[in-house]
Amino acid sequence: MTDPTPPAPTPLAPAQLAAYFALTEVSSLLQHAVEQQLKTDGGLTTPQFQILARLNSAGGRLRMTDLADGLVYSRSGLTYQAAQLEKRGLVTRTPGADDERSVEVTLTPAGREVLGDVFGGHIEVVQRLMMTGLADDDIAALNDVLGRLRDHMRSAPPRSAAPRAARRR
Amino acid sequence: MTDPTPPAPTPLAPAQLAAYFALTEVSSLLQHAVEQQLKTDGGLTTPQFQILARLNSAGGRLRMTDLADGLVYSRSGLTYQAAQLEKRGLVTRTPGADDERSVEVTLTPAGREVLGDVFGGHIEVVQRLMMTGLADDDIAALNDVLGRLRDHMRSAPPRSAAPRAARRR
DNA sequence: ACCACGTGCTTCGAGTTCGAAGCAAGCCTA
DNA sequence: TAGGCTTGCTTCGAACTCGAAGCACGTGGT
Repeated sequence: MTDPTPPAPTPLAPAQLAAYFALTEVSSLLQHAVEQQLKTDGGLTTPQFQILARLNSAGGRLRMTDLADGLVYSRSGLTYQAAQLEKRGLVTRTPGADDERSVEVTLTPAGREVLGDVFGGHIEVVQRLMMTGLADDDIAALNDVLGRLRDHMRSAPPRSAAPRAARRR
Repeated sequence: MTDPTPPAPTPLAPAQLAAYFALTEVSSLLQHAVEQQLKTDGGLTTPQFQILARLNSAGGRLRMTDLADGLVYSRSGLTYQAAQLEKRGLVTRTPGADDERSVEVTLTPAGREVLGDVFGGHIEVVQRLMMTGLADDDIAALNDVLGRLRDHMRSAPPRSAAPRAARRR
């Protein structure tokens, strides 16, 4: 079972490593700060905020399945968080009208209000933590590079891209 | 005690928002890919890998406190993960030589080995997902902007600018 | 109409996370 | 040397996460 091709050298220049680490640290600091803000301003966790925000931009009502799309969450986690939000009265869960199996999650007025309370602080945190450290040029540079990088990553094959699975015959 | 200054409008220009979202998405894609790789190549979680990597680059031994610096992790979480790593024999924990309160975490040969197994794949993932999408200029730009941003964030006051509690002397 | 399969969501158990409280060793001041 | 404060780490309880298994409704083939 010795693999004939050694595990690929891939040097990664120091500058590349530094860029990678800087990216990692910056985003984790930012994420942490945002999490903090959500909690103190609205008693929300990140997933809860995401659920509310997604509901809001979808007009206030979505089925669980549709809610799950675009959220980076497991199904069971979504169920759990939806239950939490329902307990707090920020959403309601009702059986789907057309399909008895499905559950429709609806944003309540209270939910909208909390979301409103939180949004301002959210922006403020990003502003203070990120934007005050950057000039307009920097923002432009980030948009340019990260924008391209995002597109690149989205289209990248997921690791062992099974390049030979369908070649037989 | 009503605060006389309203919560500052701070609009966040579209370009700023775009930069924020791009940063968020890029790092979350990268993080996800790396997490996957760590798990399949070495059975490590991200925090565990961070601990091992940090130990390694510090010569193989660090006190818990020093280990905590630079890790975006709670103290108790660090204790927990250190215990996990010790169970697997990848590190040892011994009372500090000079200070009885402290605990020195030491990378074992087995730990180094696992780290070695994982590092190649780790670099490979970063290389493939991130670096192939960027020119040298881009790397330089990222280093410049993100480097400054990191420094800025590190020194930013934690929201309700509480002026340092512990002042020597 | 039947019945096997698919779909939508929830429940369950195990593992991980955090903050607060706890404990023990060092440090300061008198 | 005593007293109280600080520091370094762990323990504890509660909350959150995931994947697997479970339940109930829907759908399609016969």
